[in-house]
Amino acid sequence: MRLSSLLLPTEREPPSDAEALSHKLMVRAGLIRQVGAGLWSWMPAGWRIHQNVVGVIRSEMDAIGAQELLMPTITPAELWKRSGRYDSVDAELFRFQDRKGADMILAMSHEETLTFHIAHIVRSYRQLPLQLYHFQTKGRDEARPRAGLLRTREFIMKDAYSFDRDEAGLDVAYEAQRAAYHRIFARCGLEFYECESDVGMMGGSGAHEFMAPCAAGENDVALAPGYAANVEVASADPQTVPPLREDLHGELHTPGQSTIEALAAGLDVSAGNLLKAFPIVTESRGLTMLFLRGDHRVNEVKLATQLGEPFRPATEEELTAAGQVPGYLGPNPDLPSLYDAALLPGRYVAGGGRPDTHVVVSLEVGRRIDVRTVEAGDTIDGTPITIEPAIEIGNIFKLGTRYSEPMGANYLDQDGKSRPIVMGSYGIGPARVAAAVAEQQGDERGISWPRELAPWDVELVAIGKSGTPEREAADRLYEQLAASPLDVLYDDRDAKPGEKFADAELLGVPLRLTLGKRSLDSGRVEAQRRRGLQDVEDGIALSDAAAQAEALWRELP
RNA sequence: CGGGGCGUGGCUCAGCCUGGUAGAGCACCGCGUUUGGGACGCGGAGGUCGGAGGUUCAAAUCCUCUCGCCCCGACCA
Repeated sequence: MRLSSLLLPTEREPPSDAEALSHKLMVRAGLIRQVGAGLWSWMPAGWRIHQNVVGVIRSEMDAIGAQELLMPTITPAELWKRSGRYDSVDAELFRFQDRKGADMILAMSHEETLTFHIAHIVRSYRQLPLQLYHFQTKGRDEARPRAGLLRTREFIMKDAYSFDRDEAGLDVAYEAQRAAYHRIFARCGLEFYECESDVGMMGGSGAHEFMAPCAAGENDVALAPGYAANVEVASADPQTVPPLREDLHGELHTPGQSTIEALAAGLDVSAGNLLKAFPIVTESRGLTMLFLRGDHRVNEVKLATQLGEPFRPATEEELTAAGQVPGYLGPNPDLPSLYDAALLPGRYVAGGGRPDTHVVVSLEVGRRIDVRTVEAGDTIDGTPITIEPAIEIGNIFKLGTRYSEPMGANYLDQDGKSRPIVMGSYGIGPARVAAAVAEQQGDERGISWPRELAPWDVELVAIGKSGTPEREAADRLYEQLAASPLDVLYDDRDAKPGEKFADAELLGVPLRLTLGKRSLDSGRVEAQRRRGLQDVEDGIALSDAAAQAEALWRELP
């Protein structure tokens, strides 16, 4: 490809509204252009990268026996009404009506559609197991699109679905996908973590997210050797606090000290010596008191999981009606109480149930639930954890019979008995993969694509204007490279060398060859690896440049 | 949905407070000189100042409404 005829709209400056590195660089490199909030077009070079990610995923999906198909984005709402998601998903679902007034949606994933087909097609255990996948545009009316490609309202997703006779079959499919994901992200040159993730209110017996650490990531991941978990579900041992001052006993007069900060300061104790009350209301339990160590925060995802039902914070009115005093809440025999696992037996200051009063209480050993948010410095097996921002690039999820039951996807087993198919689902966003690479491999000059994803294998930069011997030599070298197994981009523009180098570094093709008068005179071609802007000493011989470039390329990341 | 910010030529921005009929740099077109890290000279093209309404002799500038985009938070099958 000759750069002079390529639509590669590079920019010297990033768009004024860009903050994330990948957003700035991908726009500057001419890979993507914005259409609207969370809506992006791929320019030709960018689309080649996207297609390369797709190619990596496709090859690994095919390698584990998954079969590619294609289902439509526009979906009759009827299917989603059957699964219950038409009502449960709410505002994030794009909804519209066709000309006949029938309710339609833009699918945000395809569990319903594929399960609907499988329900019609699969009758017997002999037809199972199956794994199917597609690449398709997904619509999600995100409340807040952000950071270029990291959170968009329309994006292509690879989603795969497994269909098995039983849980044991699901485990096999899940493991195959899990292993394929490791190969995919490794081939894409990403640093990533497989993290335990929330299985949500849908139940399901397991879920993992694949997280690529980067500054613009919108999830937090807790990390320790051998451990990686989304902070939403992470568990760790709390940092210790010194015991409560010996001289504090019984009732304490604490006027106006209705917050943890004020109370800790007023009593001159650590926030960890306090008992923090978090009153909640749930459907089945009503008003319930949850207690945590004063310096800890509730993790709402973990709490909902522990409760097994949704909850909301209690209102002041509800507390008052129950005879409680907001700001001075403490253990109370009249209300059901829950205690966080970080509350070791010992003495704590708790609300006294009356205004301006706290009491010292002794917590005994008792039932605990783990519902607090972990913090950097907490430990796992004695090792402190760190918390890093990361972007979710893929997930795998054991669905069980969540969709097969409502969609009527059953099969007859060997005994002629009807059973629901056991399912899993497995998603990857290629655009996020590309953006995560840009985040991790971007520098102030541009992006450094790994071989597997790069839009071209090698970029040839010609120095010197057309008609000169060095340009004619570059033209000939381009022809040789074009005939080689390498995909070559030829910067044949009549531009200053500095502009060509700057554009090459922005675009991030892994190997750059430079041919000008200087190199022509010495019979060499300069070669530079984009990763680390590392020059190949003395370049390569012009007479054998195509073969040597290929050899160099094979050793690149 | 709450809070904050921004819409002026393709891009990045100034001008707005204090109203007087639109500017810079880069990019673009022509000619010439240049050619190993984003050149220079001369000439040129390009903007209903997001939109609507209002105030005024006069609105990019003041007022009202509205649309769009970004950031923080909430939300995120």
